[in-house]
Amino acid sequence: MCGRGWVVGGMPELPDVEGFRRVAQRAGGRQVRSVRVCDAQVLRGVGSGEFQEALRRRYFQAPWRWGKWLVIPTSGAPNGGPGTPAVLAHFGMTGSFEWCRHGGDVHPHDRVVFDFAPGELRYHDMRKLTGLHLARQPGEVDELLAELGPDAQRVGVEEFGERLTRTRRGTKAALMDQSVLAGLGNICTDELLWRARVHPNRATTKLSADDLELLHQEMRVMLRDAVRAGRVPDDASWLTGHRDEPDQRCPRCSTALRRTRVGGRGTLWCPACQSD
DNA sequence: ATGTCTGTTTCCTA
DNA sequence: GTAGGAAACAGACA
Repeated sequence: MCGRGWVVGGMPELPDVEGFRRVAQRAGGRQVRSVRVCDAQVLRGVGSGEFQEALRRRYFQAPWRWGKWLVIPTSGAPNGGPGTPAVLAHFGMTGSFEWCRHGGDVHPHDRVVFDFAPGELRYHDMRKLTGLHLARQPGEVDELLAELGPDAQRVGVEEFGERLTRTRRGTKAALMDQSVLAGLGNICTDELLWRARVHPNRATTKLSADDLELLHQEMRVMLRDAVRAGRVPDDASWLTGHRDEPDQRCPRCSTALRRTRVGGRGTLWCPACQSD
């Protein structure tokens, strides 16, 4: 489970972060014995010393997720309820949480290790595009998450439609905007647009009420299935399963898929299924 | 060897 | 308001 030479799984989007939440859950109610900072570069807005001191001897509480962010509150007692300081984790493109036994090999990409009596929780990240934040007061958690829209897994159809059409952009750009909706990344968004048969560049203003309802419904189903798998499945029935194939064909109609760029991101879509 | 590509966030300019 | 680009980062690949 640890010390791997490569990163398993897709880019950390909502389903992956939900998986990391379950990993971090193993430290729930456990006391931090020490914090090892192997690479201080992943600490954001806090230095090594303060980070270590603030968390040492605190008890990790149940982690919760908002979009692609994971929040781990701490308290002064095993079941003291959520409190601060809290750790806020973002996983960028290549981050993960791993639970390891003591004494395992430390991988060069293990950046921060939280030591507990039953094992270690490791923040692992090859590229260091994002990292770990420390919320010293309860208000700081809200501050750090203030710009985020509603979580994609919990948002209702009405708010979903309202927020998406509030902006005049291509649908893909709007879905990926974390301040509109929190949790979808490049892979999930392509998958969703394909399932709902919406062209990535269709203006959100041209989405009908039926389109919005379908997008919301497909988003729920996709996230449910992906969360169950702990990642976006690399399955042939999913568009995502064909991302890296040389001859990319639509799993639904076998049309050759098209690859374009939207907002600087590689975008995969079916010219026959997805209408503008 | 050098350049291109990958996807997330933040910041900048048009 | 929106679009586009760049930087941050490390590695795979041609």
